[in-house]
Amino acid sequence: MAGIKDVAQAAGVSVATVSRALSGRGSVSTAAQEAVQRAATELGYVVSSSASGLASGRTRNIGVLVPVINHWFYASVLEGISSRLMDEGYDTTLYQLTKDRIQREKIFSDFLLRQRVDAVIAVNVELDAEEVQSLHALDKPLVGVGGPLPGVPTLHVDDEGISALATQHLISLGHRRIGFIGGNEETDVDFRVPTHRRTGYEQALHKAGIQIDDNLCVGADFTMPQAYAAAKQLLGNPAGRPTALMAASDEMAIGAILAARDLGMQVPRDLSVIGVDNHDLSEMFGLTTIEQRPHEQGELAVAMLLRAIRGEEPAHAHKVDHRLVVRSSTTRPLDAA
Amino acid sequence: MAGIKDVAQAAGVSVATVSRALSGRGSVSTAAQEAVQRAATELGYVVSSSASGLASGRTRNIGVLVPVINHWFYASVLEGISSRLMDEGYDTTLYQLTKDRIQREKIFSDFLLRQRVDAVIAVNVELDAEEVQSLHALDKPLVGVGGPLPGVPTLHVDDEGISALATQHLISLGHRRIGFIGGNEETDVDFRVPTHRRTGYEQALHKAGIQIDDNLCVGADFTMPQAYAAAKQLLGNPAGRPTALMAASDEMAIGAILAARDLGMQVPRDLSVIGVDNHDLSEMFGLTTIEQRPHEQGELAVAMLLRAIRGEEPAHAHKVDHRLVVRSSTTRPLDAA
DNA sequence: CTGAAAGCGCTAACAG
DNA sequence: CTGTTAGCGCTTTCAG
Repeated sequence: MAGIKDVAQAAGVSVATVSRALSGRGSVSTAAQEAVQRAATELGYVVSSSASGLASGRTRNIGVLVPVINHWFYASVLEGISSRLMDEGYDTTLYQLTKDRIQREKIFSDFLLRQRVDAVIAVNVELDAEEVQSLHALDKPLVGVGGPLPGVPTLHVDDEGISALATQHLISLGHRRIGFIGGNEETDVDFRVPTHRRTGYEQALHKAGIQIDDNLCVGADFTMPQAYAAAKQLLGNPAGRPTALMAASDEMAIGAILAARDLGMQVPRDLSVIGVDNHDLSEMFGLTTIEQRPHEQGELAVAMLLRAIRGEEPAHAHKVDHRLVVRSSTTRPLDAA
Repeated sequence: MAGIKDVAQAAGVSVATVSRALSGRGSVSTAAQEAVQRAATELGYVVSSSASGLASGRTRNIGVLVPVINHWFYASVLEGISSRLMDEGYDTTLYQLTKDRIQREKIFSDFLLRQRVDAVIAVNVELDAEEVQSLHALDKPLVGVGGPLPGVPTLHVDDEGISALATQHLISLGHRRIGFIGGNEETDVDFRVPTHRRTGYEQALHKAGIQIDDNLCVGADFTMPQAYAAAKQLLGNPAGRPTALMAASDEMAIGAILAARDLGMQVPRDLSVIGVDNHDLSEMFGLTTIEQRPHEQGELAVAMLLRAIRGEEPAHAHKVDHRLVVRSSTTRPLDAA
C-alpha cells in the first residue's frame, strides 16, 4: 500500500504538494501537478479515507436514512442517490431505520455520531426536533426527501395536489362515484402521505360538489395484495359500487385492477382506475397515473446536499413536480355514455 | 464533541484505559470499566471512526457490491445484510456496479482502496481474478452471495437443482409439453443464472425422456412486462402450445399468468405455471414456486463474513437450500384428466 | 491492570 | 507555488 510519502518521493516533491495536487485545494504548478499525478497512478496510490478524514474532518461519505429498502419508491430513490454520489466521488452509507425505537436511537446516538459521514439524507423519515438538533450540533448538513422537516431543506412532491389531480381527471371524465384506496394506520406515519392523498381526493370531490362517501374509501398498506383484497370488498358490495377508483399508489391501483377483473368487471369499461407513481409495472397494465420520479428525487437530493456541504445558498424546501400520464385504465363512466 | 481525553479525565483514568474499556480489547478492572462507561455515557462520547480506523486499521464498515438496488432479490439481500450488520455495530456502505466498465474500475481502483471498509460482500457480481486479487492484496475478507467465485467463500442456491425441481413438479403432474421462460443475453451475465436454470429444466426433461423443444423456450429480462410479452407469443402460437410453463423467476411467472388470462386461458386449468423465488406477490397469484429466501441469504453472508474478519475458519462455499411451495397455479394437464 | 508515548497517514497553517 | 511541521483522535506497544 503506497502512502503519500512514496508518491512525494517518486514525484520529487513534498507530501504537502502531493496532498494539494490530488485534492485540488491550494495551487500547484502544472509541472508538479503532472509529476504527482503520474507518480500516484504508477504507484496505485489512493488516499486513506481514515487519515484524510481525521486530518481534514471531511470523509466524502454520506449517510442515507431509509425506513425500508425493499420497496419500489425507496429503492429507486436510493439508486438515484448512490449513483449521483458516486459520480461525485462520494460513498453512500446506508442506515435502515426500523420500527424499533431502540435501534433508531442507536443510529442517532452511535452510528451517526462516529463521524463516518459528512452529511445525511433522510428519505421519508420524519426526524424529531432532537434528532435534527443532534445532526445540526455536529454541523452535518441534512437534506430530506419527503417532508416537510422544520429547519431542514427538503424535497417533496405535493401529495395533496397529486391526488387532487388524479381525482379531477376522473371527475372530468364524468365520474361522480369515485372510490379511494388509501393507507392504513401503519402506513400513515412519518409524513402522513396517506392522509395527504386522501385530503387531495376529498378536496377535488368537494370542489366538484360531490358528496364524500366514506363507504367508498378503504385502506391498505400500499402493497398490491392488500389493495387487491380491499378493492374486492369495495367492488363486491352490491350497494352503490363506484364507477372509478383512485389508489394512493400504482401497486395498489394494480391490485384493484386485478380485483375488478376477478369479479368479472372490465377496466376501464366497468371501472376506471388511476394510481400514483408511474411504477415500472404501470405501463403493462395500461394504468393511468400521476408520475413522480423517485430516481430523480434522489439525484436532486444529492445536488441540494452538495450545495449545503459546500456552504452555498441553502436552497430550501423544493417541490418536485408531477404529471398526469393517461393510459387506458380510465374512461368515461358507462352510464354517461 | 467530547473526545477520549475528556472521558479519561472524567473517569480519572488514562486514555489507554478508556480505549481498552470501550473496545473490549485488553483487560480492565471492573472499577475502571464502570467509571469509563459512566463517563462516556454522561459525556455522550462516541469514538471517531476516522481516528479509530487510522490507528487500528479497522473501520467497522462493510462494503456491499450490488448490480442493482431496485429489484426484489437485491433489495431483500441488502436488507438482510444491513440489518444484521447493524446489529453487530457495523455500518454498510453501498457500491452499485453499473454496466459501465469505467465506473466499475473506479470502484475497484479508488473506492474500495481508500480503506473505508474492512471487508466486502459481493452480491451476484462475478469478480474477475484481478478484482479478487486486489481485495486479497488489501487483506480485505470477501464473501460472495451468488457464485461460485474461485478462492472466495460464497453462498448460493443451486440454480440447476431449483429449476430441475420445478420442472419435475410439472412432469410429476403429468405434463409433457412444458415451456420455459428464461433470461436473455443481457441478464445472462455474471453467474449465468438464466443458463443454469435452463440447464436444470433440460436435465429434468431429459431424465423423464421428454424431447426438448426449442420453440417452447423464450427469453425475457426477469421482469413481469417482458415475460408477459414473451408468454403471449408462446401461448398464442396455435402450433403445439404448452400445457405448463416454468419461469426462471416469480415475476416472470406472474407475467405469464397474466398473459394466459388475457388470452382467455384459465390457470391452472388450461395452463400450469411455476416460478422461482417465492416473491412477495406470489401468494396473491396462487403461484406455485421454489422458494429462496434472499433476506436470509444476506444475513448468512454477514455471518460468514464476520467469521472471516475474526480470522476464524473460512467456512467455504455454502449452498443455501430451497423448497417447493405448492399453491394453485399448477395441476394435471387437461388432456390427462 | 494501568499509564506514557509513539505513531497511524494525511491536511493545513505557516513561513518562505 | 512549495516545503516544514504540528497536529487530527485514537490504538497499541512497552514498562511498570
